[in-house]
Order: sequence, then structure tokens, then C-alpha cells
Amino acid sequence: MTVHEPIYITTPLYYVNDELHLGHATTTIYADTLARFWRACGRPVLFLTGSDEHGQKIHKAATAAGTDPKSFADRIVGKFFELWDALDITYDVFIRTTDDFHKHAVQQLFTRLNSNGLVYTGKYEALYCVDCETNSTEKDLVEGRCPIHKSVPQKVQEENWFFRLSAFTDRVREHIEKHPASIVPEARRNEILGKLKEGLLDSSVSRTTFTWGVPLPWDSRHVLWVWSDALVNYISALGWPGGKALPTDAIAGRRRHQHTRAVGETPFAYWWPHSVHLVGKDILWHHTAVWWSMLLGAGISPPRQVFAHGWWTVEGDKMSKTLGNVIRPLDVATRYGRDALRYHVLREGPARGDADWRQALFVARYNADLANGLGNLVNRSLNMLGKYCDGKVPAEAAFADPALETLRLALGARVDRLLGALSAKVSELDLDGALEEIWLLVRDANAFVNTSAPFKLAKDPARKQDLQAAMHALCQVVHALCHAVAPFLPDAGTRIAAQLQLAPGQPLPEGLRWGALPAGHQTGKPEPLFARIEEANA
RNA sequence: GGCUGGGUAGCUCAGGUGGUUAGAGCAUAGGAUUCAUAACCCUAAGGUCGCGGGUUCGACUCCCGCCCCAGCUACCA
Repeated sequence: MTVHEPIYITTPLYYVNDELHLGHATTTIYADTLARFWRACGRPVLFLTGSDEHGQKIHKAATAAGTDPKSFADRIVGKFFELWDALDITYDVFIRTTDDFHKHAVQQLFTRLNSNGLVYTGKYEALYCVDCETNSTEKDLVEGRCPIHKSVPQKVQEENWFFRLSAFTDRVREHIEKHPASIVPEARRNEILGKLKEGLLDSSVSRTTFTWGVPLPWDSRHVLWVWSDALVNYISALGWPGGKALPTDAIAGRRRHQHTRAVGETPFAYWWPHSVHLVGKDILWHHTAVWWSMLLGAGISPPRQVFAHGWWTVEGDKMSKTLGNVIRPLDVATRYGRDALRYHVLREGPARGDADWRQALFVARYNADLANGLGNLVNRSLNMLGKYCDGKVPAEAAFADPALETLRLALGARVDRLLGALSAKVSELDLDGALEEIWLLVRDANAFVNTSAPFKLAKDPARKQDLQAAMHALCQVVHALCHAVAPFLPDAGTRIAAQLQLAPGQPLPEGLRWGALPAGHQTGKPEPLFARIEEANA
């Protein structure tokens, strides 16, 4: 593991036209977990999220709400901030596409594309379905009519600026083939490669029918189309092209964590080669073919990796406003705790394919893994420590019984192996797999309690040394779990640390070591970590 | 239609360059235990590894065909 290699983790910028739902929270929780894990490993991390605020939709929504687009965006962004606060998302940078520095970067990028001969004016023709409020292509229509509304779309024609996407088909494909890990999972990479086989078509990047956007520097009648503007955030946030510091550092309220500083070079030069974009599967195309072409056209390398996750369904149905089954992350967090939300997202979420949010499964997993598994282990261990050792960590000791001693050593070996196992899984963005590694330890440790039975040893003065061996081992396990769990379940990490009377947030390489909790250390009062959920027929 | 995945225990999924009794977690049943949040631990039951052919001494794993599901099919955040 190269712990010193930086990593730049990004979520998409969420569009300010609506409340954020479980899908947005999922991407953000993945990102936050990665950020916390790598920070804990001592790796330089920059974690970016933000809001996408331009475009016709926002303009319309604002007008409908009787306000101007910026005020409208301000209001919605306020809700984003509240949600990420409530979920304790530790972003280093929150960018808004209405930030001046971003607009300037976008303009510079397009100026560069223009001087490289990659944009030109052309006629944009589309069939606009008034009912869908969107453009459709001939292919979408059934007998010349919108398949949903059965209406005949109007032909709209507009003079637009076009980007020569078509010039990049081969370069993008070659890049993917040369860097297979640049798009994960593999099935998604194949999708993109498959589409690339058909070749890229030039795409229009500007609009003239509204003004809520970034004006083209050389033709101010045009504003850039939302995507053309939004994607640039990943580099504008770094101060591209030449900024010496992160632009958002100068703006109040734009970070919930103090990021690692780029050393010896500009933030862009430092972070960009280590960029990992987390996106939903719906926007993978934009984040690969389109975005990479824009970058290549401006002489910038594509991001190191794009990870596309799937979507949630809810009890088997598509999550939609119309069905009224939208899951609000804040509701879940308020009711069950934000760790419970995180755990379910990380454990059962759509990291590979799509996933189904089922309340019964949520409750079952919570009770089995969090309450009965981790929570109970920590609680029973610290309880016994309090009863049998006055809450003081005993010195390490060996069991007289060789079978028990073998178990003890195996437990120690598992603790010492955990950091490597976790790093391997997290490197592959397999957060579910990482949790499984942690729970292997939880299960082993619970079995160890039953087998070594400290509660029996405590009754037999002749077996004092065995009791010491058992309790020392359990202390080390709880200490290790406290650290291992923290990036995934931050509140649990903090609460275990409090019960151990330790400062939270110690680095993983020190925390995940057998013997790291010193003999004689006084622990605090044990408290259940996760109350069982008792819901009738949930 | 084309392309890409996938169909393995009730549920969610691992796995296998073909070779004795196919794995895990959850759920279920029985047992043991009392430190703990009626938690934990042990054991058991549970699968014709989508269907039909073929290759082979032998296939769930390879080949062919078929069925079913999901995703992608670009200007929709």
C-alpha cells in the first residue's frame, strides 16, 4: 500500500432543482467513507462535493417560485449544507458553479478549446416535446410521436456552438484500454467501450434561449449548456489553471474538514493526477466520453478513475416522487442514527449493481450486525472489564490451556492483519468487502468470549492468569474495532473511543495493532452502542 | 434490435484453468450458556449451481441453442 500517494475524491455536483434523496446521499457516503479511511491511513486526501446551479430548469423553477435563479439556488444549497452537516460529511471543498472562480475557469477552458480549433458554430436541431419538456431524437419517437405523451414534438432550431467530440473517439478508447482501472466496475467500462465503437458525435455546448449560465467569452449571446459548465468543477475547484491555493479556502463555510495542503506545487498539479470521480450510473457517459474529451482537447489528462454505482429501488419499485416512495436520508438518520444509514448504504447499497431498499432488511441488518454483533461485543467486553478488572486494561498474558492460547493468538493475528485487509478492499472501492473483514473479527471475538468464558474464569481464583489473558485480548479487539469502524461508522468510532477513554481519530496504522492499548489504561463506563430496533413486522 | 452483465440455499451474494460430501452472512429449527442490548456461541436442515443438447472417464464449471432478468443505446442531473 502506498500510503503517501494523494487521493482526490469527488462526488458529482448535485443539481439544485430539488431536495436531495437517498441516491445523492449514497454517492456522498461512499466518498466520505473513502475520505475518512484514507485520512486515517495517513494518506493526503482532498474530498470535493458541491452544487450545480445553472441551466434552464433552475431559471424556470426560480421564476415559478417568484424569485431569481441565484436566490433560488441559495435556498436549495442551504438545504444541501444542512444535510451534509447532519450526516457529518467531511468534505474539504464545497464548490458552487455560480462561484466566480469557477465561471472564470470554465471560460478559460472553452477559450482554450476554441483556440485549439475544437469548437465551431452550427445549427442545433431537435424535436422538443412540450409535455416532456425535453428534446428527443428521431429514434425516441414512435411514428413521429412522443411515446409517452403521443403528441407530435415541435421542431426547434437554434444556432449553437459545437464541440468536436468526434475528434476524440480513438483517444478516449485508447486511454481506457491502456488504463483498464480508469472506469469501474468492469461492466460499466464495457458499456462505455461499446458506445465508443459507434463513434462520438459532435455535441452542442451552448444555448441562446436563456441567460442563466456561463457566457461564452467570445460570444456573449451564448451561455454554456449546464453540463459543459458543471463538469469543469473538478478542475476549477483545484484552482486550475494556475491557482496557488484552493479557491474555496477564501470563501467562508465551504468546508467541513481541513484538507491536506498541496506541497511544492499548485493544488491542480498536486491533486489532479490522483482524481477519483464517484458518480451514479446515469451520468457515467458525461463523466467519461464527454468530460475526458474536453480535458484532452485542453491538453489535460483524464481523471485517474471514474467509479459508477447503481441505483436504489424501494421495496422493489423505482424510487420516484410520483410513487411517493422517495427515501429521505435525513429521515432515516433522525430515526435510527446516521451510522445506521451509513451502514446500510455501505453494506446493502448499489455499489455494484442496483440495490433494493427494504425496511425489513434494514432492520434485520441493523439488529444482527450493529446491535447484536458489534454493539453487544463491545458492551459485554467492557462490562466484564469493569467487573473483573476495575475497568483497567490488564497486561498481556498467555492461557495455560493450549487450545485457548491458540485461539488468543489467532485473534491477535486477525487484528494485526486487519489494516492490510481493509486497505486492499478499500483500494478496490469494495467498502462492503471491507465491512465484511471487520465483521469477521467481530464474530471471532464473540466466539472467543464464549469459549474462553471470562465470566467463569472470574469465579476461580486459580485461573487469574487466564482471566487476564482473555480480558487483555478483548481490550485489544475493542480498541482495534474502535479504529477500524470509525471511517465507516464515525459516531460508533467516537463513542467506543469515549468508552475506552481515548481521544478519537488516532491513525489506523497505530490503532490497528495488537497491544496498542497499553496495560493499566483506565476505561470508562460501558454503554450500549446501538439500541435494538423493535418494530412490529417492520 | 444491437452491445454488456447476470440467472448458485427462503433472502443477499461468494466461488470454481472440469475431478471426492458446492460456500458465507441473514432468516429457520434444535442445543448450550449467562458477561451482555431475550443478545452471544455450537449444531442442523435447506441447493437437479435458469432450461435443453454436445464435448469428456467425469461439467455446476468448456461449447452450441433457448428462456428469463438487469444495464447501456449520448445532449435527460
